[in-house]
Amino acid sequence: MDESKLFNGSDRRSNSGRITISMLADMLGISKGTVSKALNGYADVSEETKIRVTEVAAGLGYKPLVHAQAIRTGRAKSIGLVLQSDEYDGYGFFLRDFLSGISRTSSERGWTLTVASASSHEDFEEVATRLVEQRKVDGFILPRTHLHDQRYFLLDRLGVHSVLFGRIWPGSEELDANAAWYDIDGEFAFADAVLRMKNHGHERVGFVGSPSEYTYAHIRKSGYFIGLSEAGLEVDEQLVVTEKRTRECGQSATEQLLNLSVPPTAIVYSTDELAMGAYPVVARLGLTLGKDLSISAYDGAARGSYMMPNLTSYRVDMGRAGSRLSSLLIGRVEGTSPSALREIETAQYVKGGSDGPPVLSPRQLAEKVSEARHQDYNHQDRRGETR
Amino acid sequence: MDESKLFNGSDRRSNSGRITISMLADMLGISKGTVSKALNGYADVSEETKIRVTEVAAGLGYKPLVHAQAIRTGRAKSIGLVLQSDEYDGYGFFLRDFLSGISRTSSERGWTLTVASASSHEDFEEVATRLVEQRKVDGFILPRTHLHDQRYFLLDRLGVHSVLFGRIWPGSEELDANAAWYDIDGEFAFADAVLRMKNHGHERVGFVGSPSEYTYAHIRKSGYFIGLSEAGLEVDEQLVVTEKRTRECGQSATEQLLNLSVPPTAIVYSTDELAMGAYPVVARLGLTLGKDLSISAYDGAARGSYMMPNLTSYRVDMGRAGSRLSSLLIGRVEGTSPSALREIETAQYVKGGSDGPPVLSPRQLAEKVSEARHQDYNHQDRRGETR
DNA sequence: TTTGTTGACGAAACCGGTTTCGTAAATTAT
DNA sequence: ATAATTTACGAAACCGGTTTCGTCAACAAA
Repeated sequence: MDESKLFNGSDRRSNSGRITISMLADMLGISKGTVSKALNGYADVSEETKIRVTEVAAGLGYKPLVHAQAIRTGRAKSIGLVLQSDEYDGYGFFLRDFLSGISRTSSERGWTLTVASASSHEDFEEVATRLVEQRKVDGFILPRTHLHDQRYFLLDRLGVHSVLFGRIWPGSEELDANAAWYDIDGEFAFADAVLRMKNHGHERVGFVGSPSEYTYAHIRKSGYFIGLSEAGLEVDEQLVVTEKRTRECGQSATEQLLNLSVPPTAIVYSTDELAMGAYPVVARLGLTLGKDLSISAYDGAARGSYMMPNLTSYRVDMGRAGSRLSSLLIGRVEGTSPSALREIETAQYVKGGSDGPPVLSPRQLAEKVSEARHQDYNHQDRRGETR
Repeated sequence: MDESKLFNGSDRRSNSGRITISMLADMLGISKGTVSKALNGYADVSEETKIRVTEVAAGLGYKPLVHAQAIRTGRAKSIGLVLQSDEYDGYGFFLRDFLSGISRTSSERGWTLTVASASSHEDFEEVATRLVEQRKVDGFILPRTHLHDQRYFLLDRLGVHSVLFGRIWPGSEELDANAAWYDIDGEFAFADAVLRMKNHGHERVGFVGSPSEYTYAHIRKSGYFIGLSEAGLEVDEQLVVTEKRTRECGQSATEQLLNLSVPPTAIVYSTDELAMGAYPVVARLGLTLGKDLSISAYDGAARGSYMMPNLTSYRVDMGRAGSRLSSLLIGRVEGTSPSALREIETAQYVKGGSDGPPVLSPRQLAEKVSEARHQDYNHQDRRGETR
């Protein structure tokens, strides 16, 4: 009514310019309780007032103070992420993308990303407990799902939600029923990888896998077997090496496979990191990737982009993953049923030069390898690079 | 007095077990105002009560709710870190260490780390403003100081503190007087690097530098010149290439230097990333690192550990850096004068195999290079590896 | 003894919101 | 027309803390 009220609404002391709900109420000439209700969509506010309040609030750029709300609602509107420094750093260069993805979408919804760090599982428990008890966080994103992920249960006991990066492995009814997760379809990707090798003409395709504590290791391995069967190739346990983690592991696994009496002419690696171990081995043996030996991997090419030749891989968009995970978690906190909070996306195939039709049969490859092994030095011809 | 009070102190509704200051006050039989004052060290509380309150609080595990305090004090006890996704990712694998360092020390002091992300400088402004206006953050850690860092001034206008990772470059009086920072002594490291090359016997030492927008680029370059003068080597502008950022840049810079009529027999790179560009160049030219050409760099060896030979570098402890930066920022927020909040530490020299006494004179090197260039292919001998 | 001072605490306001509850007016049912 | 519901809002309590202010007792000074 009284227009003048709009411009001297409050006689409070300087609040560093911020406009509070009381000021807003004064200006609108209604009580702050009603303003709050209007803004939060309560039923006992008329449509008309709701609109008026919303408009004026927007016009003045009013934003409620989250921690002031939190004290009553118990919601800090914050996503927790605990980096575990005892685990092998599987993210590497992608961590920034992942974090960006999380903070982007969460900030769009008015949420924040709180990052903590733990040095062991016990430490995780301590850190998470502290964050929850201090109400600093409403839920956690749990990167890299384990086979029986203790973190989920711990957080559940603490009464806080979580969402897993990496689907759960069927078996635990509780997780089956209650866990929310996001995953990239590793199974499909690995089946696809094997099929592509088969289409190149490879008959023996090896697999180097990750430690079985992670669900993704099982999923990728399972995809490998599916691929074999779809390709009509027979399973040979000799061709499967698992429990590998680092580049160095990838190196020894590659050597192991190439030393077989009938080696694979193609190898599919569970991670780019593992596949990077193949490069020095191949170089030392005087083999050419994409010809004598074909390899492909999984994670995203960026990290291997400087390798010669480029590694064929299935790119995972970590930004997207972070973004979706936050969405799911926020949904979970806001009450959506967990069964509706499960997403799978496919990884993007990125062709590099590390695979192609085989130029040698397995036996010929074996011969070439043992020949190189019996020399004290390698003689290596490089063709003119196609700069 | 009344012991029984200690065990039924409150008739409040279940607060999910958390003990509040009112409960504490009830149990102690004093007012909650006094409890608060006791805990916060006010003068008008007797020493005796202070002790009693502190003990009981500790015994019951009482921790104030930070956001409940924040609403009155305006302190969220949170450190802000904005990841800029438009900038080249100079952290890579070290980001996790950096974040861990920050979150570790800040959590020891009851603080939290809030991570956000921006895609441009304008976006940084928006993101930071939002965080400040919503009082989600009391200050920022600003990674990689620019020459005239706009971020500092922006945050200053917003009335929020910041601490720079990377010392400021003398010139702006305001920054000189008011900025707090942490830095690693790149000047010393680069002078040292040049001296080591000289001690190997090198007479021509090149330098490949980072984009001059960053202060560290100037500092490292300056260290290079100091090293030259301490080593008694003359400055040759031809040996200095700057404004380089990525591995590919390092590659072209290396080629440029090796193509000089009198090339350097040693090159010092501003970053490991740049130095990695030397490997393919050297391989293509049939040169051996540590013999035909010596190189060293700066950042930390982990990232280059799989290179052959290992890269000699100056390791920066990013965990330590994050830790110190949080300490400085918290100090700043709590009122310490900025001039007392400046720290420099030295980087740790890590010897790899990429440098050593020269086997060729500059002229001989030039000859070898041009020879290799005029062949359409390279013939490369590898000695038996010392596995 | 009277009058300041000081020390130590409680009451109550406050921070910026949310939520319960009561109630007058408007609407609907009887 | 009256009674019973709704509708729409205000008052006030509340969340968990901090901080101001008033006051009473003990002590020192006059």
